[in-house]
Amino acid sequence: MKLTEAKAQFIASWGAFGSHWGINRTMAQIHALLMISPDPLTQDDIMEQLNISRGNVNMNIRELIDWALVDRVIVPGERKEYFSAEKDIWKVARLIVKERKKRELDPMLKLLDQLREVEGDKKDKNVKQFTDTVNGIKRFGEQADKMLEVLVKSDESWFIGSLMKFFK
Amino acid sequence: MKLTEAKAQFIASWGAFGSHWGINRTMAQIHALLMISPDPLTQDDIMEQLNISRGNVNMNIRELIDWALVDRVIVPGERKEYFSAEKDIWKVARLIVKERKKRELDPMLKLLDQLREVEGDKKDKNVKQFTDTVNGIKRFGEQADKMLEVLVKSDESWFIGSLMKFFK
DNA sequence: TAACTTTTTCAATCAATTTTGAAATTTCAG
DNA sequence: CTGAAATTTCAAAATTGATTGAAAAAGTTA
Repeated sequence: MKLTEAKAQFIASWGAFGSHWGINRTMAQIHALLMISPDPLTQDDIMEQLNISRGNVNMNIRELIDWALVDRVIVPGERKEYFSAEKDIWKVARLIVKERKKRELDPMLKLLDQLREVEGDKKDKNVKQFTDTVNGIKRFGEQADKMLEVLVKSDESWFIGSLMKFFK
Repeated sequence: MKLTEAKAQFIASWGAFGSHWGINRTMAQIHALLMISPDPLTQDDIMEQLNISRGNVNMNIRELIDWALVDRVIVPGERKEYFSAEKDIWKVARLIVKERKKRELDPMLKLLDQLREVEGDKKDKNVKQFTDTVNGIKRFGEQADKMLEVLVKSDESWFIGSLMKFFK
């Protein structure tokens, strides 16, 4: 397979993959393009290579910078801004987990806490099933939260090393 | 908080939460409703409680059954079909991981395998960055795959127990 | 400061996904 | 069988989310 074709495939799949994981298609494609580019790119490079508009590139680049997946790079003597992606996939995973935990898991756990205090007769099976379900999810969520926290804070070698042993 | 209000909030949030996790909003809401219902419900019950059309309920219920998150229940002496959700949240998590691993991770790993064999000069920095990136993601994906496999196969007590110890 | 380049914004448009609802099909009791 | 009840299908409509592009703002140089 030729590099050009391989690149196109990689970018397309990373985009599709990302869109299942809470990252929008274009944002993931830009990230993919930057991950396989040895040098930083400008907005115009990205527009051209992905065939998307300037506004689109700009918004999604900003979002990627928010997630800390992409950095602005200053190239001395150049007027334009350049961008480069975090290429260490473990770091990428940690950044994504960190961001999604903050945006989704934490608010959900907070809500579940409130919902546990529903008023009503404990003997009513509707109340019972509701609180049982909410409590179950809360406990599960707390476990997940703890694990993810460790993952986010870990460095690869330690994490992989320990886990490899753990899972035999 | 009243039960009615709490239910509405739970269903709405579970729907929003699910939509970030590859499960469509309505599908997640139906699942939420069934999780907090002590008894199985009919399509009409679901239509009424969530204010959605018959066709919508039907399609999403079928999808939930595909995922094994919901079962058809036969109520003796009743013509209508009843549905009930898996309520053990650990089992729910395992079913979701299993399905998404099959649908997303496995195909991605297969693609990455192909992309590793891109032809071209290893000295070309474009080729080098491409293969380095693809290889990195492949190795990471393989690790993730192994872990998830263990998770999918595990039973809760063992998994939680071991992990609790592991993460102190 | 003025002239020019680059970045950002956002209303309008476009695309993709979801939802509806009525018709077709299936199921089943009598 | 028959006919009413229940389920399924799917084209069209509605909704939601993504993208464009031109205008405004910000930044740079001389």
